[in-house]
Amino acid sequence: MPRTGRRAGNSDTRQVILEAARAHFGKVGYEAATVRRIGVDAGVDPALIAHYFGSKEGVFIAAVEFPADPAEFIPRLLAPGIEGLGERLVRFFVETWDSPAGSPMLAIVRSVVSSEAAATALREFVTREVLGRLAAAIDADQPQLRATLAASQLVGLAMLRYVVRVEPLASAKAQELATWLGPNVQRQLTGHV
Amino acid sequence: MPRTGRRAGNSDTRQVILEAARAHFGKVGYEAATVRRIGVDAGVDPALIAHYFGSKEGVFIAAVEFPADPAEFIPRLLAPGIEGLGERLVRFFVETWDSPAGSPMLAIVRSVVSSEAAATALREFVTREVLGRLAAAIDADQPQLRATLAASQLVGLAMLRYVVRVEPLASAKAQELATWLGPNVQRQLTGHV
DNA sequence: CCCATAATTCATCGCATGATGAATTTCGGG
DNA sequence: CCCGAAATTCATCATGCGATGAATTATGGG
Repeated sequence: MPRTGRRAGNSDTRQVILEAARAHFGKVGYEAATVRRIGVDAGVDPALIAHYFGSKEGVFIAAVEFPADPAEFIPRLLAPGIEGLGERLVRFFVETWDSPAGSPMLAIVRSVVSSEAAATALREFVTREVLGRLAAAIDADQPQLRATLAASQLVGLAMLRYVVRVEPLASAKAQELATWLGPNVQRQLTGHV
Repeated sequence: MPRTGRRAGNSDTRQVILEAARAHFGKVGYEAATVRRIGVDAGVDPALIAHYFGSKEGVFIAAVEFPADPAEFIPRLLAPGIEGLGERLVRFFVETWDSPAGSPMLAIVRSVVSSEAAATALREFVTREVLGRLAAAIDADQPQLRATLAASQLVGLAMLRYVVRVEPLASAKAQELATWLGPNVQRQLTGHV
């Protein structure tokens, strides 16, 4: 049995690498992640990663594409009207993180925190694509500040639930969190000062 | 002028190293930080850091001691009574981050996100020393969950204001943030479901 | 004023990393 | 059924890392 050369049968190696990369970047962030470790996890020689994606940065970008399209989900969440928006936002946020899409999001968060460049990129994307759309729908004073404050509640939730994993938050059901936090987010978006 | 050997006069090198270390760990987190870079920032040979602190981990621990004592500040914030607690919490939190104590806290956050071990250590410390004390003072159902949810709002604020630096949050005044977020934190701690 | 000790730098080690290029094997269209 | 292209591994390079130990210089108590 040869140790080198192309393997028998067609393989989904590219996909396997991407999954291992997402998991690894999601565990330790961009800086601390190593191409070699991703290779081991994927059961593949590290050089193959360079072959497919060119570089560590290449595989990172391929692995952590933003897993949800704000141009789609923001209008969808706004559609039923302003009332109940807070609760819908929280539930959608938690359900997305709990889904397979949570893996690239963890990777993004971990990398943003350890890299100024990643932080700038994410800040510009989220400000424009998410917060801008949300603020435009707010019928109250200081919509930009309101949208950002609402976002801060969601970000904090993600940090404690998925990064630090503090109980009882980490084990709470999505609907339970939506019930507790929804009114707060709602108040931030539409309440009086 | 000699390039080697002890410098003339007594020096505060140890302190200079600690400040450079706090700043550097606060910029990039534990994993991505390098002893060499801290040495350059402190105007000192990297070997001197090993001499004083033994290892990279040693200088990290020395640099990022938790900069506020929960056994002191929690009772102090609770003292005036439950009403207004939310606002006092937010203002104290923001003022602490805005003070020199914010530097080690940034270092802690950045490192927690890139290291499972750091996350576990912080989780246990905060759960016991901060959330435990807070939950004990809450006169409502599910105090532990309430304390954690309130904390999530503060953590999210820190992330967006100090790590990602998204406007207009990053430039808002402490009192303004306390006014906006205080009632939410209060509701989390004492409100009805 | 001497000398043990502390402060500081330098040279260097071993290791892990990201990347590259050559070698080997299989696939699939003509 | 053959041969170019794709897939995969291996050997290797340069770099930057944390750490160590020896060398050098100043300090301060006796």
